[in-house]
Amino acid sequence: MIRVRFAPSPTGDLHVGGARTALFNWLYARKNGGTFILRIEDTDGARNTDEASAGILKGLKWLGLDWDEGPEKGGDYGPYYQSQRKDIYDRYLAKLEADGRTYVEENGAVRFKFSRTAITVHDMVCGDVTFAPTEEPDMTLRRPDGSYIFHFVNVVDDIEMKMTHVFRGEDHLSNTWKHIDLFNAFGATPPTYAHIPLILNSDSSKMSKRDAGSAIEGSYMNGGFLPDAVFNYLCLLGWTPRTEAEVLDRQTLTSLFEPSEIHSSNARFDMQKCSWFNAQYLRAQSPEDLLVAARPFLDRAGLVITDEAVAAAAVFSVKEKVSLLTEIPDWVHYFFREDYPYEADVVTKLKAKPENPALLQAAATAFAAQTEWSEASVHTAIEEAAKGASVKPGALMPLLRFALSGQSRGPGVSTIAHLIGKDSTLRRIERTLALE
RNA sequence: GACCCCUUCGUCUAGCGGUUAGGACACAUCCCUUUCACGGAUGCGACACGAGUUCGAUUCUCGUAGGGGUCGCCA
Repeated sequence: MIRVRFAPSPTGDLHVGGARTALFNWLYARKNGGTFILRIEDTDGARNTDEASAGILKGLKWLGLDWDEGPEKGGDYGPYYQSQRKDIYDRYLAKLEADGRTYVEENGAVRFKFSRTAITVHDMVCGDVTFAPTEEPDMTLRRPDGSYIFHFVNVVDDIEMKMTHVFRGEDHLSNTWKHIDLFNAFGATPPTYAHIPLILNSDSSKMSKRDAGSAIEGSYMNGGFLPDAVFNYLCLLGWTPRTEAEVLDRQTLTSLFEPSEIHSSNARFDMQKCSWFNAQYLRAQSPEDLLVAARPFLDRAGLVITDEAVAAAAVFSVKEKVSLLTEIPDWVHYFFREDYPYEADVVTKLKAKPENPALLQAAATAFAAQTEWSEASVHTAIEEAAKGASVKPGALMPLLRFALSGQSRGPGVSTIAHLIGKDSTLRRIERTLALE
């Protein structure tokens, strides 16, 4: 039975690097029918653990990385907060003391006597990496105040929670020999490791909390991304599935996942490509799903939805014009109100030709005569109006678009007119003709 | 400083001794088109360097350079 875990320290917001580490663990568990455990490493935390870990949980849930054991879920190997496992650590430390593998400093800190033998890490990504007998000072396991150090609790919990595999960032590779030394001291078998490449900024500097794209909630949830798109992009940062396609759903990604194919070189984060993935997923949404996804952003822009169906159709009509949900309000605001602003340069164009008002008026007359109001009938009316005025429909379209939306770009004119309705269409033309 | 990992277009990457070095993002041009987009087509653009091994190296070995990481009573 495969057991993997994601063991973040609670920082408040899930970091992309952490998210992808969680992702690979999750993928491996799901592919093999294993168990994915979430363990919060809050040994340091005298500071509001629940608050801080809530951000991590939120990010994981958003990405759809559900855990089988852990906070809010329970399990047979809990508690899953390290701050609540002190007795277990005390017990393990006692074993080491009994074996003479520790000694106490003058101030009370407890150190582990390294075996000082060559230690080889068998890694699914990096292969066998051998570390020569160390010359580093012995490692501290417990601070004078009785709290424990990461390396110790990490190993103890991996033993206690029966972890079989560990996917973690490559920044841990250099310390893995210490962990193995500890496993050996406990007479336990180390898990199989897979040290995954780091995610770097576009300038190849280390990505920190402040950098664009680093925080799941701050950059993606609030940035207008769809979870599936981020999931997909993150998978491909450091791993290439054996398929031609890049846009792949969770199920496909899961079935294709192969740890030995994870790259061993770091990858730079590319927001443009991540956005491109988002655009792909946006376009695949149904009108209803798209509205659900876009709703928070419409709300934030102060747009009031009175008709769900129209709102869904409106949002759907601009789906291939944007790559982020955050861009949607700017493209659809006029569907939800009639006091929309007019783009300045288009006002100029409208006034440039003296015949424009007459053309708009002709269209209004044609619209008014319609008894039926569909995209097709709107289109027919426009063609008739154009014909009557001896111009091409193409000459009328930009004027109408501007009148109905105040913008020079957007969905098809008949789509707009149809969605806002006949009455509103006529009012909007009137309002535009009254512009001075 | 010591140790560890890494090195193909600007970016993500395919390649696993013999290829016109392929794809995706981005960029450029064209087509489509009532706008903006989408879509389609084309183009631009890379094997870090130096030695080996070999009939032949992007591919294997070593070295150099560069990048990243680790050496905490942080995680």
